[in-house]
Amino acid sequence: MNGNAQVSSNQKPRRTDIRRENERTILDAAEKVFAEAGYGGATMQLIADMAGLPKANLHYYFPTKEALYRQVVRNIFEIWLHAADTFDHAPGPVEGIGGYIEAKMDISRRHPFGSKVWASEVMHGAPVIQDYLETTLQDWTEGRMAAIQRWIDEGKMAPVNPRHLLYMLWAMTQHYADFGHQIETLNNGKPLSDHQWREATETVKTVVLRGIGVQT
Amino acid sequence: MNGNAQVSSNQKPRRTDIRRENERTILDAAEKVFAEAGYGGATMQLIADMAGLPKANLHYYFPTKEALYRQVVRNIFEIWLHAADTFDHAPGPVEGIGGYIEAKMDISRRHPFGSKVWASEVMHGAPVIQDYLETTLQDWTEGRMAAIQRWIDEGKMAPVNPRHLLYMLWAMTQHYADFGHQIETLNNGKPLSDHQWREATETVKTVVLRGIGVQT
DNA sequence: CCACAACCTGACCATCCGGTCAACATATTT
DNA sequence: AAATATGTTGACCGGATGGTCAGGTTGTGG
Repeated sequence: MNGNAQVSSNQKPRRTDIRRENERTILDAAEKVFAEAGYGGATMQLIADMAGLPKANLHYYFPTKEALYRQVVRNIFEIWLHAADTFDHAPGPVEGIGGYIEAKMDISRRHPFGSKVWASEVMHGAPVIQDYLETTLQDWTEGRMAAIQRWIDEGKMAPVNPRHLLYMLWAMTQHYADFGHQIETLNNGKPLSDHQWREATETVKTVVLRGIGVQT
Repeated sequence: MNGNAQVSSNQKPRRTDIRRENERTILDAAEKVFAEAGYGGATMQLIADMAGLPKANLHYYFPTKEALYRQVVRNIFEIWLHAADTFDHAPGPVEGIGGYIEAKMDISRRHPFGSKVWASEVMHGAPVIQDYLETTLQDWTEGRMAAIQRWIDEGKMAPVNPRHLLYMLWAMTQHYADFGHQIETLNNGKPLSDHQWREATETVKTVVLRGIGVQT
């Protein structure tokens, strides 16, 4: 909550460190504010307060509000893509899809703000990352679809439309971040406990894996 | 796209009709603008232009931007709740849950803007409809959970955490509205065809129903 | 220790936005 | 047809917001 992101006791803050740390502080604050207020509702003043820096300082590191927002979205996209690593070197759907669900549920828990910013961006027509959707995401999607199709052809899972299966996985896992407030409200206003997160992950995994004809 | 919502050829527009029609025109325009720009990004001028009315006229029917937004969210919530009708008078999960999926997929297709407004509202902490979440939605959720639990107890479906199953259903069905832009982009920029919508619905139904141990 | 570059920030500005209002138009009632 | 209620709208206002800038501070290389 405090903007002071000083990495413990440093007598002399190096020049490069200053830049890196301040950019990080600002980006973290921006991610939170953009997630909670939306792009239009977020103000540079709010982000500055959250970061514990004067507003003018933000404009020193990021020329415009849009540039700052762009960087936030880019960062999230990176995290997003890496969650697929489990998909690739998996022998079958149990490890591949099961692992993917675990990884994405974990991201939903650890990066709820990022997930919301991404959701907002897409819901508003992806004005900033449209090109990424058309290139990187499209390629990524086709790669995973091919992997799923391969498992189907090898008889390792039931024949299910790979594209819509992917959409289902995205939907279910990200839901726990994007609609976290609703879930928390329905949990008597308390955040999900460790146990409840496991329960959620297990339920998703169980239903999906059984749904694609793997494991009972 | 045109704000003229006149219901065909009327010689004399009745007073009551005028009010009703204008409110409808404004609410439709507002729903779209709020969905596409978010609450903070939406401006009364944008909504006015979309509705084809001068801005001051909006304030004649709705005192403030927030009041207008509130009404939009309320309307969506109503539609939302009615989708559960299929749930109630169903003999088992195949009809109950299968029908619910179909109903919600249909809503996602017919009311994509409303779904996005709802998603935005919840993502931003539900500042406007928090009380609804705590009362109406909580009651609704517990009712459906009980129904699911009954089916489990009667051996009509596999034992699955009813709460998380509900969340999964919400997530998957609403995803097709909220992330419609992403899905459209991954469909070569074209909206899903009738056939593709059926395919999506069938895939969700198949995986879920098989996932809860019903039907092959 | 000096000069330069990087960093910091209070004060300021142009623009935009939600909301108001007075004057006017149209329909309904008496 | 006069009086009244309802609907319409251009012009205006106060406040907030993104962004600028001049002048200052702090670290760094020579």
